[in-house]
Amino acid sequence: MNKKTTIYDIAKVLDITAASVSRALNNNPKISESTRKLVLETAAKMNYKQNKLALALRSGKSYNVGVIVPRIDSNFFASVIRGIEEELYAHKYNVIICQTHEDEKREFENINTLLNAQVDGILMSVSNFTSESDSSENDRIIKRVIEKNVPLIFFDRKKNIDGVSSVTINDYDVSYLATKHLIDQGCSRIAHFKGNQSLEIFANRLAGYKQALLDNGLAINESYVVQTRSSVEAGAQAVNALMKLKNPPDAIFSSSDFAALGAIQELKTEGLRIPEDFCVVGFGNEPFTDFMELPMSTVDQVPLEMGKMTAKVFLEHIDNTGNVKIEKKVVLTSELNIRQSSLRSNNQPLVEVVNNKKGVKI
Amino acid sequence: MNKKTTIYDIAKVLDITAASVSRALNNNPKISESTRKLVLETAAKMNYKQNKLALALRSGKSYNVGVIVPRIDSNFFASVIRGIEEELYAHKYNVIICQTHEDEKREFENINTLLNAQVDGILMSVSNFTSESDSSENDRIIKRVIEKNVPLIFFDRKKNIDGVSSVTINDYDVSYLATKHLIDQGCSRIAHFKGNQSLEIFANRLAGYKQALLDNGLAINESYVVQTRSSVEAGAQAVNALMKLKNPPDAIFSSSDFAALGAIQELKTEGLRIPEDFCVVGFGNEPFTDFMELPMSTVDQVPLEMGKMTAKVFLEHIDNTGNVKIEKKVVLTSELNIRQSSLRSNNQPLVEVVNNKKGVKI
DNA sequence: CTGTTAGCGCCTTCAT
DNA sequence: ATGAAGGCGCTAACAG
Repeated sequence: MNKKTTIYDIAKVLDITAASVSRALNNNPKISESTRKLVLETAAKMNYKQNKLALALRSGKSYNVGVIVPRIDSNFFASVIRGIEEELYAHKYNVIICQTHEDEKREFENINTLLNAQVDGILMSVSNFTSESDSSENDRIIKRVIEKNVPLIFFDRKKNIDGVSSVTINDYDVSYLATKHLIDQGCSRIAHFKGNQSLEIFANRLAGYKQALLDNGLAINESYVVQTRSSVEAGAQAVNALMKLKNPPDAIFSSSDFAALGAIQELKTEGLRIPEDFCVVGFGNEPFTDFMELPMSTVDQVPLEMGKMTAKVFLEHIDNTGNVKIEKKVVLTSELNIRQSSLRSNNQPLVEVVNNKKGVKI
Repeated sequence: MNKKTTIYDIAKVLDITAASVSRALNNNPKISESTRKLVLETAAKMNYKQNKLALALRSGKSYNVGVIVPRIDSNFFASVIRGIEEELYAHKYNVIICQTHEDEKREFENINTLLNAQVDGILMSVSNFTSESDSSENDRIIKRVIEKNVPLIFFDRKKNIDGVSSVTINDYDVSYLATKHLIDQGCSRIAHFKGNQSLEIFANRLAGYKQALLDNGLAINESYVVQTRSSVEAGAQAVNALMKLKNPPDAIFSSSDFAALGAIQELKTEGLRIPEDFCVVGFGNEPFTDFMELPMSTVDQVPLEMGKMTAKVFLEHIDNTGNVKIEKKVVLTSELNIRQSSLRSNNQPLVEVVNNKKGVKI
């Protein structure tokens, strides 16, 4: 009753051998119809369930895929995971989720845990450490993953490592577009909340921002570029410092919705009017951005698509039985959703206003 | 290089037996200091990682815990999972996540998958099917889980099954309070979006709502009670039907933030002013509720606490080596956050206004 | 068609 | 303190 039934239990009851039971259960042609039926029936009767652990040990395939994200309770990552899970579900893979809390040590531990758990692949979004220096240890373990031939796919926050596939969005282009949009609104002192520059996506966002300034005759003011974590508090703090400059900015292009929200909240307490006095564009299209008192312009990172694509790339790696190394760099097209936080009524936007309902995940 | 190193590989190198390697690795006292050191060193050198699969097969403990939720991309469930993961992390458990999409069949399949994966426990929130009839099959498999002695803990959306522990909030009390609050605002025709009544939490919310009406001299109008799914569309549809009644309601207490949002959006397009003409209280404290153009009153279900508590209860079950059956029913205290969608300025609220910043998970 | 054997990687008696 | 052996549950190769 308590103990789980194995194929041996079934074999004993039917007075056959476990191998035959296994064959019957796995639609192996080398078995008679009669015994197959018998086995199937008694298996059902005895409530038999295949032990995937034993199967995994034998085959070397656990049918578990590890997903490492900084946090799960952000709409972006939750949606990516949802996409991953949905795509993998059809292929009988389970998803094991690990959070790093943007902590380097946790990231390291998570990778180890997943390797120990014999996952068939690791899909990860790298953590945004504040310090950019001592990530050498994590780089080392990532290389180990590759050496072990465990498929590793980065999504969104990728590292640029040879032989590793990734799925990202067109960060540079959309950042260029967002900055251009702010310029079109009449902003000329545009600040940028940047992320960890060792992560390509944040470097690309910064680059797109800078190029847009240059292309439109605006000088790059390095004191307008502040590194912030993806949190409300960090955003509030950062904008606070910016507004104390002799020549404070009149707009922010933030690489995080959370930081942008913090900035907006802080600016309001300082009595600034948005978008009249100050424009803000965020990044991520978190649901709250569309329902805020003042809906926030932001970049939709198409997380569901990203998740599904990441899963697909993983499956390609798995199916790649040949000796050909595949390295796929997928770049998805994101969408700039312009809302009130950066839309001045007296200025006709040059960029088309996107009425984003479809992008909102609720 | 490619192949994973096992204890046999280490044994071969050191010209000892695998048993000794195992002993050394597991701090077994029956081994000399010298060989232990030697093993540890070469293990590190050879980049040995314990195969948890083999361990799990042997010990019968996978150190994986299955979590079944309707969806992951809702702040509530994501936060609960975060709580679960954080608590379990310290105890070396991994979390396998499954989504049901509120689909009965998926729920059934998920349970099976998790059992096959030999999880050490299942933490689940039952799906809110529209039909309440044919859930017999799922009830059957749930009983199977119990028979197999796999700890099963319900959180939030529980079923009332003997011997199964659960973690919920005080749904009845907070629903009573929310309805009372609407009455205090001058609403007298209060509608209710109810969920699947076979789930206790939704039954409790309905019961609390009804009792509050009765206690305040208001009749229960069954046409004001509508069953809705937890989606924006369902809420819009439901309120639409309600407003076509001869005597339409002047308030809604919704058991879902999403449905409440849909209702508000729909009411606005119909030209109704909120809260002047119509008051709304939701349930869930999704982040968007606080940042909406019109912040929505809602119930905070303390998801992080709920997740941690669920994990703790699971651990208690695991640690319960004795033969005593434990059945724990934890009821957490939730918070009613009153915001503008139900606060009429000309009415002094009898319920204290909660300025909810802390409850917001972003 | 069915039975026998072996092994996935690990740990744990039982000997020595 | 160490070695030998067996088994967790399953399947694939080899016999018959």
